[in-house]
Amino acid sequence: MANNLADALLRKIAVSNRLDPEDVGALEKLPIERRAFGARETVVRDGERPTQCCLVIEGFVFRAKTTFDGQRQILSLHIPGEIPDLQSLHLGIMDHDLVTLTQCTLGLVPHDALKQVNRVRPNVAAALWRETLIDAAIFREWMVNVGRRTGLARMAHLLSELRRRLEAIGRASNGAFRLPITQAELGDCLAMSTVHVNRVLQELRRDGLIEVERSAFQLLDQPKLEQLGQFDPHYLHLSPAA
Amino acid sequence: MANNLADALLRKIAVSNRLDPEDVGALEKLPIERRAFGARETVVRDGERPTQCCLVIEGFVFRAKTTFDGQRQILSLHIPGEIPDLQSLHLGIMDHDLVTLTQCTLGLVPHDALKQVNRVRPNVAAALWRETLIDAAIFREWMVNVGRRTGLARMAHLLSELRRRLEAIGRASNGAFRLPITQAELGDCLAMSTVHVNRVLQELRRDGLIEVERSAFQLLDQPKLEQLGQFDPHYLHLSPAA
DNA sequence: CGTGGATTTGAGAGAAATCAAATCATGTGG
DNA sequence: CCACATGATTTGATTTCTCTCAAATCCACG
Repeated sequence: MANNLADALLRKIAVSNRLDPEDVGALEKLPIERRAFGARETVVRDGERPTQCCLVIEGFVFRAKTTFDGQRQILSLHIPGEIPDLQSLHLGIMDHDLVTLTQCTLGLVPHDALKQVNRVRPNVAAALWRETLIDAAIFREWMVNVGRRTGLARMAHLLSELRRRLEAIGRASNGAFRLPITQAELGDCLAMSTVHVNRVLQELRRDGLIEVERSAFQLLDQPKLEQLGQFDPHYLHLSPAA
Repeated sequence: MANNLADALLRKIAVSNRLDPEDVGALEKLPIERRAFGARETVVRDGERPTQCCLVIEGFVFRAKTTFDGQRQILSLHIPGEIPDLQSLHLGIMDHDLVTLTQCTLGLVPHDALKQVNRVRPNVAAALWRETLIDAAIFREWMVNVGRRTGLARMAHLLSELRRRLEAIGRASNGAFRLPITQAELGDCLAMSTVHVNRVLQELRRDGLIEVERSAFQLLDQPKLEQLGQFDPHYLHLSPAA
């Protein structure tokens, strides 16, 4: 089953979970509707009650909240294989937006089908539950990032995290990865202004820690960058044994 | 079964979930070991691999991360009926500390027992999963709070949230609730200095929005306070219908 | 080759941190 | 029952990081 729509999902889940062949089979049989999206399209909106979940097959998406006075906080960035709105399976109402960062191929999976798989295959349910718990673990780390680190450390931390997560699914190597994101959007991830993002990136470049060529990020000195960002990957729970 | 150790849990879960009598029965039969803790005791430490979860029966606990340079970010406050480390059921390794805020009665529930209940009663599994998803929803809102609001709004938001959550379990009425927390701890929740917490509280008092008498909080003008904090409770997912 | 978004630069303003010290409780032991 | 120690709150003064405002490049694309 080389080109199943669930392939990205299976690869991603395999990073943090052990699944039986039967579990894999059940996931491969999920009814997934492929849908193409342009960049910066809102997929699901705050306040809506979705009846399906969105699997990222290709591209990047993010979740965000907008305050009454129009400020935006990006809550998470999502890479292929993730289901950014998996929480809608049990929460019903969205408390934030789901937006494409880039052109995307998303896979729409009906809640009913997911609930059915969860009932029949408890291992799958546990794995999906675990994915939402890792999601929450990343929220916690981002809260620390936004609340307790300087602009420079915040950026170093974010880049270190992305490198690790992208490496785990084979989309980064030697500290190089492609991520089409603007400085304004980085600012919304890190709760800082575009101007400050720009200056922080310049400083990281000046110090020989990174290179950025449009959407091509290159982390030059991983140890130093991770140290600067106080980055400890154990919150990512990347190993299934954990 | 008037005084079961699971009572607080059942009451809390009933706020956001519908359970069958059989589900309730299964939860009541959980083996729960009662343990008393003093204030500011670390219950579970970052990096540990717990084999049980902690149910808050009485008192308050919080979760926190400490950065390499010793700064602390409180990630969440927990009230009776909650299981603050429920994520350990599927994540294995702790990525933060669990600490008592006040004297506490906690109920220790073995992972095995919880996993068994989850297998036998899918409704219970769904409810517990949902609890961890609400936990994550609160993280998201706190991220916005810390990242995007002024000190005054941050404090107003936190107090508004606490009022709602405590009301839901019958521990706040007319905006009054007891919460023994220092200004330094409030600062760690809101990512601001103790000095600033003090000044913000003074401003809220001066404006007639709150009164604080030691650990007794009294919110005087709920609508104004919620407006100031840009507080919209839908992220709390308090109604089961959601 | 113009156009609009993204990036970069400069200067000034502001929210909150830090530093330092005083005051206020609370609880303890003599 | 009071002196004293300890922790929490409060106040004042200064510093700093980051934002805001404004304008200049830069760049991809039609």
